[in-house]
Amino acid sequence: MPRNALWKSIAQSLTGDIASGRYGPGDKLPTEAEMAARFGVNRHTVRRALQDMSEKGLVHTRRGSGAFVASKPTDYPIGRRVRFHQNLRAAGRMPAKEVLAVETRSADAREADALALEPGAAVHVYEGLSLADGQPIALFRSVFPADRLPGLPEALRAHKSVTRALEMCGVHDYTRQSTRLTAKLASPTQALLLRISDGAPILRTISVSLAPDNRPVEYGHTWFAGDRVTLTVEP
Amino acid sequence: MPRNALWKSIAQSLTGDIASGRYGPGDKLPTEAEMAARFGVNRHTVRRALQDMSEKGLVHTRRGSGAFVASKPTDYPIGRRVRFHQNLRAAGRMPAKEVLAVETRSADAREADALALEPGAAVHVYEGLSLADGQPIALFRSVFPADRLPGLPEALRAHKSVTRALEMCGVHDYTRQSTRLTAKLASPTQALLLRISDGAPILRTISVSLAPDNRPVEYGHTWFAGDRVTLTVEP
DNA sequence: AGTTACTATACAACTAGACAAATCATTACC
DNA sequence: GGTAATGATTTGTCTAGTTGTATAGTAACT
Repeated sequence: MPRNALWKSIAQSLTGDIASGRYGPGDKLPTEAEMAARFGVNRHTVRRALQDMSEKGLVHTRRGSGAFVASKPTDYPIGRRVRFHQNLRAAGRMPAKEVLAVETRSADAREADALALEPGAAVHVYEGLSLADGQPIALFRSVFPADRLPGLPEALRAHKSVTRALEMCGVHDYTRQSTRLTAKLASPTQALLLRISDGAPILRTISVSLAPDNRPVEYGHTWFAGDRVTLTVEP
Repeated sequence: MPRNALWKSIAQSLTGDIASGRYGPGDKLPTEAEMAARFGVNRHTVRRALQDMSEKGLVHTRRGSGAFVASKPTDYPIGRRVRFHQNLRAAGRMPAKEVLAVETRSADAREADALALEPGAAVHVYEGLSLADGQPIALFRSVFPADRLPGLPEALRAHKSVTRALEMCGVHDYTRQSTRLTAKLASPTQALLLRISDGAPILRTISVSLAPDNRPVEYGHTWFAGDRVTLTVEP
């Protein structure tokens, strides 16, 4: 009975280093070659250990770059009011947003339907990346009706925050009407942006938010890195 | 009881080869398959012979790699001043060091405590293997406060000696404040590095060394191969 | 019949080396 | 100032060889 497997004791040792705080979330581990030398084993044996830890979600490797300690899953509450910055700051983490695109185009069928617009009406589209402590948490795409929010693109470029930008356009509050959830596998592009491995699980939400006058103002898609967040649904 | 057991005569033959100097300490024996062919027996019969020799401490096998001839023990004094090279040269043996890792990371709780640092402060870590006549004697891990010794990693990479490296960083002397001793069993990775069998006894020392200003400069762990060294404690 | 020494085979675990693919840092260039 | 090219580094994958372990079988001796 092989209670002794070299790669297992290596995985155990590395897991201990992470647990004791020697390597914190997001830190880069030494290269496979270095670790192989340190433990006195072949690189493949280290790889076997990393593979195990990767499957358990403890680390995450990127070809050409290295192995990194996975960050602890962030708790992300979903309720009537979803405010990215407030949510994360409440959890004691440093929120940030990276803008990927802000553009205006005509709505497709689903978007028009969700926002109660004529097919082909103009919409503003906001795409970006949400980060916590520098780690990518989620990819999002928000679609807004252009006719009712003329100055939105400029407001978004100025303040990245959706809440702020809407405020500047006269929408002082908004609440979720519906949120739908599905599990997906990351596409190569999504994996790259979220810095997770290709084919890792992703949590996708599709939501519609309403202005105080009960008219839809935002149709949003969000793709969360599955192993970095836990979504909490509040009534 | 057959006094002419096949595996015994094979062990005898191999033992003779070692005694006659045909295979010196550290040399690799032919593969099991080769020897099986040469002696005209099954591989298991050769294995039985090697197993016996391994229990007697004559050889030491490594999976995936081969069987190697073992070597003889060394005496190692421990006092207020512990200087690896001087100790071994005095015993007429050829000292050497193999660097396994030099890295800078954040200290865990014990390391911070021993070096009187804030938890999570940066430390330099030096891991390596001490050899005498090419045979591994001890594994060590030394932890140094990074803020007071900025250039230490480069110095260590240049001259593997701790005494020299500290000197280059302005610490011209250091003495042991404390040394704690325990007996342990070798972990699989330790056994590999020290080239002893898995679960063999190991002598572990934990020490703190002080600079002339009485501040701690080194927090060191050393794991000695139990059957290759005798530690001598001097007042 | 039961034990012992050995054979035969198969597979798991690890080593060794080579090469491909992605990344990163630097340099050169416009 | 950006960007294209380049070279070194690092992870991913593949093939092959070696020791470790397990199971089953055979022959000889008690």
